[in-house]
Amino acid sequence: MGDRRLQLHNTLTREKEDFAPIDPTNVRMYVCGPTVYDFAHIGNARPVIVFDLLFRLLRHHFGAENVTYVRNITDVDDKINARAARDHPDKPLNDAIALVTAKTADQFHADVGQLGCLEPDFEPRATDNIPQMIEMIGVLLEKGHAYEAGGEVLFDVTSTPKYGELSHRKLEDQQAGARIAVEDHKRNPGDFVLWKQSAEDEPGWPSPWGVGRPGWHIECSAMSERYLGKVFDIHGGGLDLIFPHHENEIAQSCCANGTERMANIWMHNGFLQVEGQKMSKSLGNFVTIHELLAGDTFGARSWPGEVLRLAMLMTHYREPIDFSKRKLEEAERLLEKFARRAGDAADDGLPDAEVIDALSDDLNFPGVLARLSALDGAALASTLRMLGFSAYRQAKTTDVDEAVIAERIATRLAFIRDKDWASADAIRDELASSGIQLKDGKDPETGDRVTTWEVL
RNA sequence: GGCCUCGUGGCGGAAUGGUUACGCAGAGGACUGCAAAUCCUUCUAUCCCGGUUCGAUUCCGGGCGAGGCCUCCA
Repeated sequence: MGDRRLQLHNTLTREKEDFAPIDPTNVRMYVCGPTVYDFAHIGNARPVIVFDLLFRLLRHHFGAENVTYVRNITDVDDKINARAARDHPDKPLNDAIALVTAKTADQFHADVGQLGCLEPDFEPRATDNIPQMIEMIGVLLEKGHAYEAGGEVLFDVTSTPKYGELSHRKLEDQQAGARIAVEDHKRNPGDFVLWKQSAEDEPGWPSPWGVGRPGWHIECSAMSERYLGKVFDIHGGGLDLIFPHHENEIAQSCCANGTERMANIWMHNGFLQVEGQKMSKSLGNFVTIHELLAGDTFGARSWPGEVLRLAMLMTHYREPIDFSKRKLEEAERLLEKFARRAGDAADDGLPDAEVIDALSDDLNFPGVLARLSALDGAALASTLRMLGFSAYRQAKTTDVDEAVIAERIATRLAFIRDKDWASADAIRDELASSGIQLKDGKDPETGDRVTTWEVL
């Protein structure tokens, strides 16, 4: 009870493993963050929320000051370049790119803040880590894991037997698939770009291999090493990143550093569907976090961030999730119930031990939900806060004039004393139409009617 | 074609070699002037076919079905 050891599912071994940090005074986690070329969609929100929950759990187990969480921002990417050229054709490319990435990153921060996510300790950007990438590429060339060809520096996937370890994929199998573009300058079809030269109209940085830009995979290898070291505890991201992105990160980092592992535990969240269908621009069901929070395109209304957070967590993180209006409504009802049960109880900083136990079992949030139903008062308030749901009640009770409501309630009680039911109900309806729900109770001592209210 | 997940009630989803959680929805009741909220009670499920076993939803094999990756998509 309360001392359950932390177990996490490791994609490397496909098993749930006991989690033992390399250094309990510095537990280190890296999660692949967004590529900032457009509004983040709800699929992007899932890993952010899932790993925020894990971050909170790690802080609980090891102490907030003993956990380091890094989530990068990818701001070097051809999609960004394309978007910059499209949106700001009159500006120099570098300025246009800066505008696109600044705007998108700001939006991302605003979005995930509303989802109840803590800020990572570090949020490195690719553009601030180019020298580290160049250095790592240099080492890979030196050690014979990379080669120059066709204006690019490429990683040789046959240079390490580790390649395929994470995705459980054999090089031969992939060639059988024959869906990888075969390019003449590659030694092997699976070789991937570490550095590519830039044309005049593309962003670039000087390097020993000409003015160019880094490949995507090397960005995470370089940034994770800079902030977390050559070997760290947990590396997370979406299921789709297992191959090739994470496989390639492992190849780069382990080959450059001469290490057996890059991270001890690799965790991946499942994908998300919208109303039973794959989310895609062509189906027209592509939903951004911003639209859900502030727009009315999904379910004809906007949704509080914590409703989105709970809806996302109701399904275990490794399972596919069907994001639907119905799920959001259920999450909202649950949050309202929790808010009522927690009442005005203060957070005593002591989350429920059984909830911690459930979370410690590979983030078993469904188990958490079952337990939450049995809690109330301070225990519930503290637990909700630990889970990232503290702001729900406050958010709902702003923008109402309590004095006016108190006056209306008093007037209604007077009508009730006179058994003027029609006038009393008129006041109740009037308040209801402005979003205030009255609830009649009874004073246990005197038996008098006591009316309370809440914001719908 | 290769690799990887997964099939539990109306829905979301646990757990287990032997009475199958919990929540939502539904039904009934208490409370109420009527509501709302709350509380109590309650119905419904382990994809199919074999095998192992005293006993399988759980273990094994096969089938069917769903999803993902193999393209710089979370």
